Amino acid sequence: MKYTYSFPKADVTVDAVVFGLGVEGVLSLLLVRRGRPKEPFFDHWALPGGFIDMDETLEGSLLRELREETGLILPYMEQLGAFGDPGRDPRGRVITIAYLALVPPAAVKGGDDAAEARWFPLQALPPLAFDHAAILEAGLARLRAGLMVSPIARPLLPESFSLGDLQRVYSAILDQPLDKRNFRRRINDLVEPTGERREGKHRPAILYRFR
Amino acid sequence: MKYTYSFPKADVTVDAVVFGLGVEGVLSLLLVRRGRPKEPFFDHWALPGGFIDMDETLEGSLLRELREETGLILPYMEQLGAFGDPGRDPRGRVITIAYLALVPPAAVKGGDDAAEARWFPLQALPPLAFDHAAILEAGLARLRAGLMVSPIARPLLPESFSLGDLQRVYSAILDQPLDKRNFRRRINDLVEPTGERREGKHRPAILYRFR
DNA sequence: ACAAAAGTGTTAAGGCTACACCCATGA
DNA sequence: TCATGGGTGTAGCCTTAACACTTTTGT
Repeated sequence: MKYTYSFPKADVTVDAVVFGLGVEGVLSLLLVRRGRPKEPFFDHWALPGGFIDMDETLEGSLLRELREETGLILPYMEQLGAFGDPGRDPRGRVITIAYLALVPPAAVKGGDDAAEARWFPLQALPPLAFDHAAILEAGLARLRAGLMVSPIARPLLPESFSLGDLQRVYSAILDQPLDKRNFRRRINDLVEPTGERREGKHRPAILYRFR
Repeated sequence: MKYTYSFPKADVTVDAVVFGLGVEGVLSLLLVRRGRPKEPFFDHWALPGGFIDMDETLEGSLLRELREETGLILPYMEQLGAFGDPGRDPRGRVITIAYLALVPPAAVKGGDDAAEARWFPLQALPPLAFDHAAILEAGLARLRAGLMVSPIARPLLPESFSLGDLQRVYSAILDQPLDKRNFRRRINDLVEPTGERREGKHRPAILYRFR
């Protein structure tokens, strides 16, 4: 089947900045290796994503692409915006709609088997293909901006967690130390106790969930 | 010239929520009338915009479309995001990248001659084509969110203005009354006096500009 | 008993809101 | 002198940031 138009058309893709918490709670980014020798950035790492289908929503396209490329199901996504400079893709005009997506720890553990998709700690990223570094910046900024004002971290965390866990996550994402007492006051409105406690080596922690 | 692809491609457009201040400082939206009888929403009003060219940035496309459709030059624009639900355009898959744009009062006065482009007070809008009402909402929300924290209103206003002028503008945009003294304190960091005063019927007002 | 993480209060400073009166000018 | 919009200060409240010690548990 051929499709013929009287004007050239741009390609439209969706790409996602997918964050997850890996071992030790390090903030990690999901990347896919570009495996087609003839294509630009062969063997480089890139944000997962791909071309949209004609009858899908943008979000639907992203869900499908991530399932195909990485096996992941995205429980949360929000649009970051469109990146469309001519020249951002050497193959021609490709406009991408970028998303921020967050997945729970279980998804990060499971995703490690595919050789084409890997989690990288944010502090140890390989060079990224295309303008994906700029998209990543936008995603990280969005995540940081939402942390203290909305329960955006919910999809990153397990169902229940201690406030110590939560502070470590926030601290890692913001890349700065946080005062324990002030932190607990600030996120107080975002969480509620589950009634459970976590037994461990030391004093048991009260467990919380996002409201 | 024909362009043939092995997959169907979406069209990409840019659209702008263009705000300006009309007579009496009413917040107004620039709309264009859809004039092609065979096209959807014929005779309806729509956000200005159009198809991108292959070698332009998205912002460049928007500037060109607005020049062509309305004669306006946009001194300020920021991206709102992509709107791409299948079905948002009856003709087929059309993904639009929406922008918020702001123009100075002089542009609002001048733009009134073209029958195809008109300024409408925000309180008296006609029904909008496509999903443009949703895009408008996003634009208005963005403008409101920026008012108190950034000098985003700068491109809406003339070079210099009194604090009374400014308060009326803010009050119109936020659609709520503002306390005079608190308002002046809050925007104090965003403006600086020009050294001029405006003579008028009453006590002359000190004139300010955005920093 | 000790090591390790959990949990908790207070103070000072700055920002926000509500509120009412005097000022400068032209007519 | 009056009408009109321009201009100003303060008190109460809330939020934020800085800061150190006690508690609970397992070993």
